[in-house]
Amino acid sequence: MNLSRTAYVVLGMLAVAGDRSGYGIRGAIETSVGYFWGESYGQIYPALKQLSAEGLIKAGGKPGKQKRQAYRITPAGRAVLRDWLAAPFQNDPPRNEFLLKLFFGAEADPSVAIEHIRELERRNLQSLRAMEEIEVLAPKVNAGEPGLKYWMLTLRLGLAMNRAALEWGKEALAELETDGRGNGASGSAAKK
Amino acid sequence: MNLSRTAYVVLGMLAVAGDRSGYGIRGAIETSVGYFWGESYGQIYPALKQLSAEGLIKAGGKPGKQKRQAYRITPAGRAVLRDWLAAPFQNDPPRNEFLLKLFFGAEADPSVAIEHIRELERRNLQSLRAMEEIEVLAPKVNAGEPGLKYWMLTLRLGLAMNRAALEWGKEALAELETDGRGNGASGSAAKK
DNA sequence: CGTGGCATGTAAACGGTTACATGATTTA
DNA sequence: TAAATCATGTAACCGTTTACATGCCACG
Repeated sequence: MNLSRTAYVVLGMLAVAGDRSGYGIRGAIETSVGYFWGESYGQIYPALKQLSAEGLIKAGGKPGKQKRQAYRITPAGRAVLRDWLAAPFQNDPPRNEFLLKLFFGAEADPSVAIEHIRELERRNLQSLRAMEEIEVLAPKVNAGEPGLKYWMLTLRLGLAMNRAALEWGKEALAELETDGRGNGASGSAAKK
Repeated sequence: MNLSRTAYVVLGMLAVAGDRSGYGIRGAIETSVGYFWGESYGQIYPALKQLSAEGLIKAGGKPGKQKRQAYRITPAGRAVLRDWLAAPFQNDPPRNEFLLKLFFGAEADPSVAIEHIRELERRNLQSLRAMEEIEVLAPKVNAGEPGLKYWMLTLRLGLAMNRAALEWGKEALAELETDGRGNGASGSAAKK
């Protein structure tokens, strides 16, 4: 009867965001924890089934009906969620393809690394804008929510990391671009 | 004939770190890109086999011998590596269990979130120390290496992220701890 | 010579994404 | 009522970790 992490996320979402269907849970995940956690339907629906079987959530409303079957967390579910929250968190395996390609940068033309960094800056800037918007909206939309304090904390870590990465990118570009002027070093001719 | 990302990492390591065995490749990955990429033997050995079959690397030395069979990247292998480096990098799916638990913080006793943040600070401080050591050692050990410039760039992004996270942690703790003095809000009694 | 660690490899299990199938509801 | 979209679900596939099996070598 081991629960997957997906199951815990589902449990958590039902706890903090109220009764929802599988579809609704997916949406809630994307718009709230989306920048540090993801789940697909292929995970969520089986998890709902299991949680139901364990009595940690229960389906509400019209049973025979095929339409937005909403689930509610049970007291037993809340207890299981609390236990999981108190357990030590695990460091997820690091996987950053950008850094990997940058690390091997000397194997390609210098322009390759530069372009990757520019692309990273673009993506970071975009998600920074999105987070900044949420930063001003969330307190208004969720005024009074007991979870707000924690939601803002996660958001602020995201903002801090994003800004740090953006800052790094500026310096990195400056370094690589001035390098390029002096010499065309360490490159290899394009082949394609 | 599609190559997995593992295969590219192997290729890259053979390119920048010289001839190595599967065991040696694993070690090189851990000590160089370990903080943003990981591979297990269960991935590496099959990848070596495939790369060999494709002619992108070739086994050197005593063939029948069962001992540290080292591989070398071929010119074809370098070409494939270059092409991969030039292709757009993908954003890896985000998975941060710490942030997830923090997000659900209101469902548990306030001390839970505080303890998690303290633990995060500990881990971050430790990896910061390690990176700072590498920062001073790497230029001496790898003087003259064409890749050094890029290695230092990845390292500096790691340092920047780490410091930003550490800074965030201090503020987050200050916020949560002063909160705790005023009221024991939003908690739920321990049950276990 | 035997024990422990180095090194290679494989099989099973797991977690996760993707693609597909299908029904229900909305809208034009 | 046709088309588009919402919603649920399943099966196949892929990447990855884990556990296990095994042989080689160095050292006592």
